Amino acid sequence: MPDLHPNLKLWIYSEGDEGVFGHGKVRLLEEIDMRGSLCEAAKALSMSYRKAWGDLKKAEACLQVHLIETTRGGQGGGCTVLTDQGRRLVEAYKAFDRRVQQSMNRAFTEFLSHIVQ
Amino acid sequence: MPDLHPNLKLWIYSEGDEGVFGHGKVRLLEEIDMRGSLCEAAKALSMSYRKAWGDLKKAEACLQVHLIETTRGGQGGGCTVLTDQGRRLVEAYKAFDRRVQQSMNRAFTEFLSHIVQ
DNA sequence: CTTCGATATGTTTTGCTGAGCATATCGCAG
DNA sequence: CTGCGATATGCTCAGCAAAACATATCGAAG
Repeated sequence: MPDLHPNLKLWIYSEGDEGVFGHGKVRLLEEIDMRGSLCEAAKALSMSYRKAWGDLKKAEACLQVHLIETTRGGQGGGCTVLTDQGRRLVEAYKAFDRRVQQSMNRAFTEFLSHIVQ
Repeated sequence: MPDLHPNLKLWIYSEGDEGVFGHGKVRLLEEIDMRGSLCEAAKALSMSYRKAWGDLKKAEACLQVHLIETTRGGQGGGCTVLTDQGRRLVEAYKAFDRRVQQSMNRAFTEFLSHIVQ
């Protein structure tokens, strides 16, 4: 038996599955917070600006929360920053994810002990 | 803020991500155990026989374990049954999944308490 | 030795998601 | 008032995974 690894994908949704909030959105929001630019954030995650922007739109519509605040034109062409709400959501999600991740690891060693012949 | 729900997808893999073992395979194996037929199991889960068979093949290759034992021809055309190893894996996985699911629910109420205003 | 129902597998079609392309808009700096 | 860089958004294209289709094979039973 080869060495096995557990894995999980976590997300949060509301009604009809549209505009899910999960690891991808959190990574994106973190990058935005770090760089102050959606364009730069998308580049950093090597995803298209088009998709990054669309994802955020859907997430905001789904959660009915303003995650980001954008400015067009001006010095540097514009910028995007996180709202307080957005920042709080990111932190809360990361803690949530960390907890579930840990419990998965514990449960997995349990799992392994049950399947060895 | 609309009412939110957490969700997770759990799986187990080995080397290079190929032939993952997760909820889908477990459901399939359960149906096989219940019905003694891959054909019937696939039908019950309304998936194509082609895919069901391919999934099991990949899972077995990945885990390097015989999950099923098949017979061709004979009365009824043939049959498929679980091996003991397969049955043990199903049980262990279900317990694993149940634990992680529960911990996710707990962590989620924690999450919600952090994001209210 | 033919029939039947299930296993076994290759091939083709399709449907969805993200990538890529094309523009439009905005507003400060020069 | 023009140029620049970022936001905003529609439209087409490509790639991949599942569905659908098409056969081949097997062996007990009749």
